Amino acid sequence: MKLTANRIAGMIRESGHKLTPQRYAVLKVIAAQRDHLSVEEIYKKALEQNPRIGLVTIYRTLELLGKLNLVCRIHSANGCRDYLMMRPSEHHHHLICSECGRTLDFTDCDLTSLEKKLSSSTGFEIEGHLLELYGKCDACRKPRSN
Amino acid sequence: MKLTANRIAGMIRESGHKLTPQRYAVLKVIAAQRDHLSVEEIYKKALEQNPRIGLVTIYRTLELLGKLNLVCRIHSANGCRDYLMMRPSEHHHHLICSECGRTLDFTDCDLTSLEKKLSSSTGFEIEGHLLELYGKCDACRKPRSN
DNA sequence: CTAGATGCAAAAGATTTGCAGTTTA
DNA sequence: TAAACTGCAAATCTTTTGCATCTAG
Repeated sequence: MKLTANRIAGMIRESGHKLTPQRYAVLKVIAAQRDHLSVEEIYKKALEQNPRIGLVTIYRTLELLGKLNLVCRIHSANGCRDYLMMRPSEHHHHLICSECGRTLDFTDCDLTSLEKKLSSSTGFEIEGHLLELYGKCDACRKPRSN
Repeated sequence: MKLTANRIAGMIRESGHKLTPQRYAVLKVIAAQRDHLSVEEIYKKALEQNPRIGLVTIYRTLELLGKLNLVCRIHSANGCRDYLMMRPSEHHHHLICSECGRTLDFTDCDLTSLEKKLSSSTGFEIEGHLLELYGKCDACRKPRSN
């Protein structure tokens, strides 16, 4: 299921927080975007929606959305400081196009046999994992005609 | 195989770079440490080895070691800004204790069936992945007697 | 009406850069 | 000796904080 700005707005209210025009602007930006965005990019797009929004509010809104598990960071070899995107479900991973940055989610990861093997060889009790795959997406694989 | 400071020193020379006392101090610090370190921690420990080293040199040395694939960042839910550690082989992953921060490497990951499945369902041509596991290490699982 | 949100400006960190002096190979 | 390296100070960037004001519910 796709999370729309309105749906998220409802979740914010339910969680006991206020829905301000600034927050709604940020929601619209993130919900409209399939791919990841940096804080700065979110700020610029939110400004178009609402010229009276400050960068600080972007940070605070992202922090709130993070707590509500509605947003998350994207990790990659290049960096991990500022990219974020909507999270459609609790446990999921990313498939990131190294060419254009397009990002898909997937939830379907079975690491139990690997985890079991490592657990017995190292004595670790494994609790979770972070998995991100890189590659070229459909569109970027096809040669362009320019 | 464990990378010693001397071995790394040789690799730096081979790559056409100079081996300065400052660089050697950083190497000793990182090679001596099993676990990850922040830039600041590396700086403090390197200062003990060589009081005439600057923080800037730490950054520059880490950049060089990164290019030579001798050092890499550790990603985790908490953050990924500054942790680094020696990389014993080209392709590997981390197993991180969420309690004490101890980090183990492992190379043994078979994601081919997952990758094949995703590849056909999304059209991505998958090139690589980032995988980090979290858990409690052996020592931290045992109750302490304090 | 009031707890929670906002914007601004300033503070706090993290990382990079310019540059003159130093050092390794 | 020359190219590479270093430290310092200053510049940049990113993120956080203090505070007076505003507003959603």
